[in-house]
Amino acid sequence: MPASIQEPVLSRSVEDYLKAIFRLSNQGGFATTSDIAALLALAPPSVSGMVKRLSEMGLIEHVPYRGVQLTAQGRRAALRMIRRHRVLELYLVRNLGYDWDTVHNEAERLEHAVSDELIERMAAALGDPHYDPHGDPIPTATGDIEETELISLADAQIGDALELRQVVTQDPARLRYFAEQGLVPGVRVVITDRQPFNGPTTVLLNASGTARIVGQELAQLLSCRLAGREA
Amino acid sequence: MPASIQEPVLSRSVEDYLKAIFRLSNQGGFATTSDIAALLALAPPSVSGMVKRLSEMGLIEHVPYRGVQLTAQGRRAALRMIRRHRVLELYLVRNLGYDWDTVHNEAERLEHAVSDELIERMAAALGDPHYDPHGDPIPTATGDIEETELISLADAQIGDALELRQVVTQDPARLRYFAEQGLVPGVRVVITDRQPFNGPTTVLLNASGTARIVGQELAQLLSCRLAGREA
DNA sequence: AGCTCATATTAGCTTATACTAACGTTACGT
DNA sequence: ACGTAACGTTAGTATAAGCTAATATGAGCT
Repeated sequence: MPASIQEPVLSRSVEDYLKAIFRLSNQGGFATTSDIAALLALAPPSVSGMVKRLSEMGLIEHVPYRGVQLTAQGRRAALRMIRRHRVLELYLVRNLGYDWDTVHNEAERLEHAVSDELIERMAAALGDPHYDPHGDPIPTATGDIEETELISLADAQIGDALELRQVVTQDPARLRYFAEQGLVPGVRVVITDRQPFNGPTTVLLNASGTARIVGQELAQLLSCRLAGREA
Repeated sequence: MPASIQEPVLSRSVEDYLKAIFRLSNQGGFATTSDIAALLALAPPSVSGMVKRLSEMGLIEHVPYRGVQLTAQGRRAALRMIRRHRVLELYLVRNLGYDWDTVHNEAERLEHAVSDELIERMAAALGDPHYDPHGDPIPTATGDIEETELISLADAQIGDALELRQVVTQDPARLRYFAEQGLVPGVRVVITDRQPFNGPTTVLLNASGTARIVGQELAQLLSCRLAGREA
């Protein structure tokens, strides 16, 4: 039996930093000190201090005055946290009656406390799911994550046929509104109209045939797979 | 609507101290510094320091060189943690396939991270249970806890009819052994024999009519309700 | 090219919680 | 009744992680 590599135990703070850096440097770029500080609601000097520690721990690469990137080890740790968060969210919604707009905070605290075993038990109880309630892909236990080409509803064109895949906000009010409008992951729509100057987009829900008018701000939060585009 | 009293948020350490003090001073006595230190695996000076802080926070009364007792507020906080722990244990065993011998550590970490809402959702999903998997009573959300007169199997007499109520250990090996022997909460037994000089106790399982021989050390871990005593 | 402003870092402080070593206190046994 | 062993507390230190104030760096505009 190969001794499974025992990653060191990380503090709650460290885990939060790694998640933030993952999000900010997702497209291969650098996460800057001030972006991390803004995302975690911390003062920039606090981030500089932690960056030094994370760097010494081998979890990130730091280019002074440029920013940071995750090492392979840091990326593994970040994806582990994201898996935990998303499995927890789905479990709480499916099995304990949470709403998709209130589940984020609970998962945010639990993700630091649960064991790997509990996460795998929850995942098994859910039938090894691939997406969380907001449509975000759940990394596998081995640290692989699906990367799909998605465009926001705001960037799609009139005539595009789309499958709504991810709702990119944690704001409860906005999430509740989307749910009321039937704009949830999995739904298929066609864009029938858009007003000029960043005006609202009109979509037709394929299932019900009803129309929805979505303002620019909200349309940017809806990530979609392009299923067909008019010639 | 009466503004529900907002208890201050307590740190993980503080929560652990309060639980320990509750356990050690349960019968109305004082919890001593060294007992707390032993239970939490800390050095005694660390406990002295925390005792000062807890005392300033109004969670305990400290009599120097004597020990400490919980205040009403401290007792509320301790019972809240115990409720969390026991609801979690039962939920993990019933709904996520944990065994009663492995569930303690998971609950120990989760109890600090879950919200009151999650605990109440779990409790509701379990049908508002009164006992955890080891038979320990679960405090109510309002902080009441059942107190039953129990005697250990080691203290009962030949001829006593008993209902096994609590298994007072967290040791996985002992718990597994008890489960194998069918010595779990709810089981009814009669003591048929006991060897002298703290020797083993022989009990008859009412349900199956089979006998079990229980050594002194293990018999002390089985808390029972006396259901009948021979004249 | 140089200046300026946004951004990053360093310096120095704070709090919580642990530790070891040194010092007090209590209580029991002779 | 007193001395000693066991127990408790104080003193001083360490680490993690935050903060503000001061300083350094780099990038874009003129």
